[in-house]
Amino acid sequence: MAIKKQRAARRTDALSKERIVEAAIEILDAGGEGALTFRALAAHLATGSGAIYWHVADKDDLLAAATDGVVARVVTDMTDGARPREAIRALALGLFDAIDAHPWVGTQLSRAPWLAALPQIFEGFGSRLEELGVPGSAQFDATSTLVIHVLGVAGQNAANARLHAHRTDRTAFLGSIADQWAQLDPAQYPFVRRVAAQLPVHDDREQFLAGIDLILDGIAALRQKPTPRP
Amino acid sequence: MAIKKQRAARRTDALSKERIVEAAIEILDAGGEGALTFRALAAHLATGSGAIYWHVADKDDLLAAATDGVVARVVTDMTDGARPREAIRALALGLFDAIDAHPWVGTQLSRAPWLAALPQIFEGFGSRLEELGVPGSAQFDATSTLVIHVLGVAGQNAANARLHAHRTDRTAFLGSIADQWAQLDPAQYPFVRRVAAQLPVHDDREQFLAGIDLILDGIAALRQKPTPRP
DNA sequence: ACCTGAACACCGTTCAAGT
DNA sequence: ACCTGAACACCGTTCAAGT
Repeated sequence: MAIKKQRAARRTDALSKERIVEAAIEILDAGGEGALTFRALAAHLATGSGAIYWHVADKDDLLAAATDGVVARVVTDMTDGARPREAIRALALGLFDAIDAHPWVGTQLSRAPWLAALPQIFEGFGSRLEELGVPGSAQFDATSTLVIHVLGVAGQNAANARLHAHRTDRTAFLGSIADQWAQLDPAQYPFVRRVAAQLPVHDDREQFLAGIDLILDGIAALRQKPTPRP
Repeated sequence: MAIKKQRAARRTDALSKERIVEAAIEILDAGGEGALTFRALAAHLATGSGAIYWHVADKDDLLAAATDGVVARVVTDMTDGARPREAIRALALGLFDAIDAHPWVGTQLSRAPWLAALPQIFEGFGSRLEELGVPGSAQFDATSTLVIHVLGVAGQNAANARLHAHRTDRTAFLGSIADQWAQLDPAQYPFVRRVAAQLPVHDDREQFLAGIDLILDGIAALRQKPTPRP
């Protein structure tokens, strides 16, 4: 008997960039960065891989749109009205938590600098520094230091998530690195050896926040001496 | 006439991980991250792509080794004996300059956290904080904040370098982003609009150092209040 | 032990052909 | 205008076969 090759039935709901990005986020959350391929995305959307290119320029465009979506949600959800220092800490923690929940966002933020998401983050930090009384000449550098801290931690966390994908539990994994650090040459690495024990037990989120506080303290010190060090 | 397929002559000098990494660095410096393929590397070394796998586990292993090589050179070259704050600034700048010269190192550092290079960087910053009189309980967080700043800027610079690969000159490129920022909604983005003008003219290296100074100032403030904020 | 290079399994992206 | 899916040009990685 003859087997007729059936063409796949055309979907009734039209494709759109919005639906494509939504599906991409689902795939990224479920399977990590490696799971997002145009073939997987096309299958998920019951279409051909070429159809996606009608709505999206390329993979970078797709990842940028997905990242912007997640970041926009965090920034928009920020409750206004808190005192500036608290608002800055809350925004930083909101971004940290979003990146923790979607590690692929961390990868994107740390490797795509001029993302549409960036002005939102910049504004969130910068406008609060203004309220804190940071002199105008120092605002750009101070804001960028806060942003860099968020993006830097984002990249490291995403990389850690990639390593953890293979089921190793976090404490055991950090423990094995701590062991390596503890075995380094005492003459060359006294500090690293001393700090190794803290590695498996430290809290990433608290350490991230400690960094934000350190930077904010440095910014506070700035108000006393308007002239930068030579 | 019959054309005999000549097998490529076997090289006289043996392959080694060292020679492979050296060649990889040459290719990365010359052509950027996209230029390093096992085929290109095999051609450069006049061998088969499979031969490389005898000495190197996979591409990640290769990139890690290349990155460690560059970082080790910076850390080793650091002149000792300067006052701790100056030593920290010098190490930070040394790393910045190395990443600036080899943007692919920035990509690696920002996406591969537990690189062999990391203990060297940690030790460089951490041991100096000890000399600065930072209390032991705060040393881990303070060191990691400095390291994150270096890695964060590394990632952003590498990403910028990827965008610049296509010949656009830096000021023009940043100018076009500044234009976009300047056109954002004044009600939602007052700070970003104000800061846009500084974007094309600012110096990345100085801004990086301003961030290091901010963190160091925050660390200095730490000595006065040993108990962390609740 | 080390090297060769074809083969495999996968990508992102393009494009003629369909509706 | 939008979609289909095969085809193209690449990858990293493996492996039988050579020396």
